[in-house]
Amino acid sequence: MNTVSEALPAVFIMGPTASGKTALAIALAERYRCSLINVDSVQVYLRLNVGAAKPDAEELARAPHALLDIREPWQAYTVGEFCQDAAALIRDARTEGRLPVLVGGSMMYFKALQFGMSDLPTSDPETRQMLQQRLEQEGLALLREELGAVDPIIAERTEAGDTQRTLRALEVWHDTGRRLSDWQGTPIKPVLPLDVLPLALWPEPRAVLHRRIEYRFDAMLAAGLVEEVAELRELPQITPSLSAMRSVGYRQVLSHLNGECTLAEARDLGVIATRQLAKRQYTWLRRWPGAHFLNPFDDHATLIDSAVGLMQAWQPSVLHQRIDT
RNA sequence: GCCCAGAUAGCUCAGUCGGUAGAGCAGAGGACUGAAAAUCCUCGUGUCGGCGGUUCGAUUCCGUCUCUGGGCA
Repeated sequence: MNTVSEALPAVFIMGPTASGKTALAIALAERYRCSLINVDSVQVYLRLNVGAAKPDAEELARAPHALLDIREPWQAYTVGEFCQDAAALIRDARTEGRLPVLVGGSMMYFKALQFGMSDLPTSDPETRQMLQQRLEQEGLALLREELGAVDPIIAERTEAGDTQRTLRALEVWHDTGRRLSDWQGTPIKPVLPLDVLPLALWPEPRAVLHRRIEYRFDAMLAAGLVEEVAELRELPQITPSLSAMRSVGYRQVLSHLNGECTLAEARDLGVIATRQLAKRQYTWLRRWPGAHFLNPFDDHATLIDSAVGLMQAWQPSVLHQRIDT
């Protein structure tokens, strides 16, 4: 048996925010025996509901999603954990005779799952906090100098203004005494061999997506986003530096609740941040190896037919998993 | 109706003591190895409101018109 035949099939449904990924995933789950697995770094958090654009109760009743609500907002969740969790779920799906469908917009998660990552040390919250403090006191330039001395390869690879990667590299050095560039030198392999069908939702024209983003943000506000953030803010464990609180929408509303801007300003900034997120996602998708592009603004039935056609061409056996209704 | 201040990039504005102009934001493209909805890099020609005048040369000075604020009636 060669490695290709051992690879487990998995469908990826990728796409920019507000492009209709959930709708397509549910439509597929209603036609085939699927396991839907969430690939969204914010939807993993409990208490982040309205602003995270999680599938609603009715949608979840039609098609359950795994990896939703698995962490408190103050508990970090990382790519590495995602890969482990997703791998386990993909194996489970296999034993249950279901097709794993990974749906979401966290492109780094998809990348790590399909192509793997080096074996890297996980981050220590204390070290990170210490470095954060040093950043505030000493400034980025000084930390960059330090990184240049400690790990010139990483210093060369990252931009001078990139605080996050600078801190990460120093953190790894501090915690392990080994350079991040050494860690990254280890061979990259996926956590499990996959035969991926990469479906990329590519909304066009983009102006229409921008309009949907705006409507959706207003709908979130109407649905109680401000109240949701206000409740989070009351919790003692919640701080603005949590990645959950820095995510699109939450950050801007939190800023408003802290008196830093009006609600109208927070709304506009939230819409802008969402558009910018979508743009970064388009960039990932455009370059995704072997991606099949589908326009979600096409007729719904046409979209599903296209997706199903691609699935049948890829793994004809999905036909056998059809749910007869 | 009169007076004053504006009219410059999609938006907010700076500037040119007369030699055709530049920031922030937006937008676009890109990067992405355990925070990734994060973090970061690159990209700025626009009848300088219209029409006249002065000038070798006007977006800049002058006149006039239009529009927008504000004030006085």
